[in-house]
Amino acid sequence: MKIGYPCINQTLDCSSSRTFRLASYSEERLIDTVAQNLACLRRILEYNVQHGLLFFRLTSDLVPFASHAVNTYNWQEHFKMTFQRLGDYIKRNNLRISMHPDQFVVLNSPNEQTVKNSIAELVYQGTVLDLMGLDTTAKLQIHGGGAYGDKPAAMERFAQVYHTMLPDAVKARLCVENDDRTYTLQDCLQLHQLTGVPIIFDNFHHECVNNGEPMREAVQMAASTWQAGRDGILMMDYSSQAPNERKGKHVQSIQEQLFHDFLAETEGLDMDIMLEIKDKEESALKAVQLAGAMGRLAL
DNA sequence: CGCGGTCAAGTGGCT
DNA sequence: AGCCACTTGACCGCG
Repeated sequence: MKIGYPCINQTLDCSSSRTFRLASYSEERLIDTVAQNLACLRRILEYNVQHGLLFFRLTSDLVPFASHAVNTYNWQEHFKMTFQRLGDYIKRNNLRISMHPDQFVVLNSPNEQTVKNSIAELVYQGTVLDLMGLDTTAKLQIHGGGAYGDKPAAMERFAQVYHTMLPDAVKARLCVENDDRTYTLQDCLQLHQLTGVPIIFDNFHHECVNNGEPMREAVQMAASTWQAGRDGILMMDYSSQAPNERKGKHVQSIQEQLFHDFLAETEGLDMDIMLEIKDKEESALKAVQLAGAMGRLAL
């Protein structure tokens, strides 16, 4: 089991998500920003290794406007060696890596342009992982997309796009996460049936909407969609409800009792856990402590 | 230099 | 009909 957090480190005084407005786009600005982002990413990865945080989500913003028409610069070539060195560091330290294209990536949209943009974004993020030389256990996680009043048809469209439009390099890394209102674990399992994509499990979303599966069974069902060797072990996002807040809001800081309970419930199952909790590495460090004490981090 | 409005992109639920 | 939330900040113009 590896434990980690997404995108941002609040201890370090740098960001790997620096960007700028479209209106101020220039090649010089792009190169400068990417260089700073990758330098910061290196520092974050080193911090993670030093603190036993072996799972990390790379920000979608490493390369600003990477899938936008305005960006015609060959950043892939320009930063080839930098990406490679980052990848070497990741592999040398046995880190697990994911990326999470944001909500604008919708493979089953009825809008053709939206689908095209979505694929371009997936190609960008896949390219980052490819340039790092990471194997296909490094994943791109997306959601099922919209339902548009006819979920079965929307799922068919997802499969159609998957089979006919996605490059193999993206398919090899793609996985689908249950969301908190539209695509339940069951729906995701359907998408798995249709395409073979592994299901990345989100415990908090599952609590928000489900079909009655107890947590342990839900984890096992999702885990069974990960092909050993090709995909690696199950990845999951972990969070819990912010007390006294709107339903679905993530907590500010890990609730250790709840995390303990979750680990107890999944005793004997192996998975890599991404803590989607606002205070980032601070909670992840507590989670590492707790999981270690419960004997879950061994090998 | 700090603040608030706004930023490439989509969808659905809530008010 | 419009706002908010989503893995979310970060930029930029204004005072």
